[in-house]
Amino acid sequence: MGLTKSEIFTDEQNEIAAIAKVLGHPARIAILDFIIKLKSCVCGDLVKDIGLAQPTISQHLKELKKVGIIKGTVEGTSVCYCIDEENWEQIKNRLNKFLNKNPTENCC
Amino acid sequence: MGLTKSEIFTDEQNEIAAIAKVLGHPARIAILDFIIKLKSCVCGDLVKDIGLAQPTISQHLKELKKVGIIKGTVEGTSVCYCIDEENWEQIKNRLNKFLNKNPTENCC
DNA sequence: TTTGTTTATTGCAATATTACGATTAATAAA
DNA sequence: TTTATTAATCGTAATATTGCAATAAACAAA
Repeated sequence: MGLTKSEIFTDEQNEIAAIAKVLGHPARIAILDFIIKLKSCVCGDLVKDIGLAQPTISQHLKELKKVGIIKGTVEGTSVCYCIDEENWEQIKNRLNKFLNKNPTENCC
Repeated sequence: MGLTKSEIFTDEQNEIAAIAKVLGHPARIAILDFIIKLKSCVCGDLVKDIGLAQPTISQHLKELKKVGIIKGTVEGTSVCYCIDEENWEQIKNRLNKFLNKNPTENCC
């Protein structure tokens, strides 16, 4: 049915999955790589750097913004995107909390 | 077109996205939570614990296995699933390497 | 062998995602 | 105001994902 049954999972499970889902596309990883590498925000250079059409990049930026990883500031006709440091820190903590839930023993 | 253009991204970007994508569904997070919590492997108890049909759970297990997070051992008629410690460690390192790529400054 | 138990696979319907052309919106510059 | 530039939105086609009923496969036990 293509419809995830979110209601049967905990909030935490849904939230972690939502974050991971957004990171689950190479274009969005590439966008983050680019923004982080330049240590400053980037506008439409992403379109040139990554080989995807402008509407596609814009769509990916929207998803990254939706979960709070990045934020955009309008500067004239262009928009400056950069990591939303505060949220990004929280998101990383959340992910790390999950990643560190290690089993101490294993049976197989 | 629904088709990700993997060829325009680096191997690392594709790999990180592939891992994140698998973690991008609450059912798979719930499965991992369950397996980790019991500190041992689990067989079909997942179907009872999580409210999804057996074929659906089986499908999610398959995906987790595909990226190497878990492994399954046949035990009679049932299958014992548990974290593939070695791979899981590598996957976590890969994710952490990405998560730690922080910008030192920000412009907006 | 037959029966029961457990898991995997197949097939399918419903929905989601990805990508992009065309267009719109917003602003800057002439 | 007109024109150029940049980014967002709309609409749509192609493909992927999710979920499950039905079935098959694999094995244990009777």
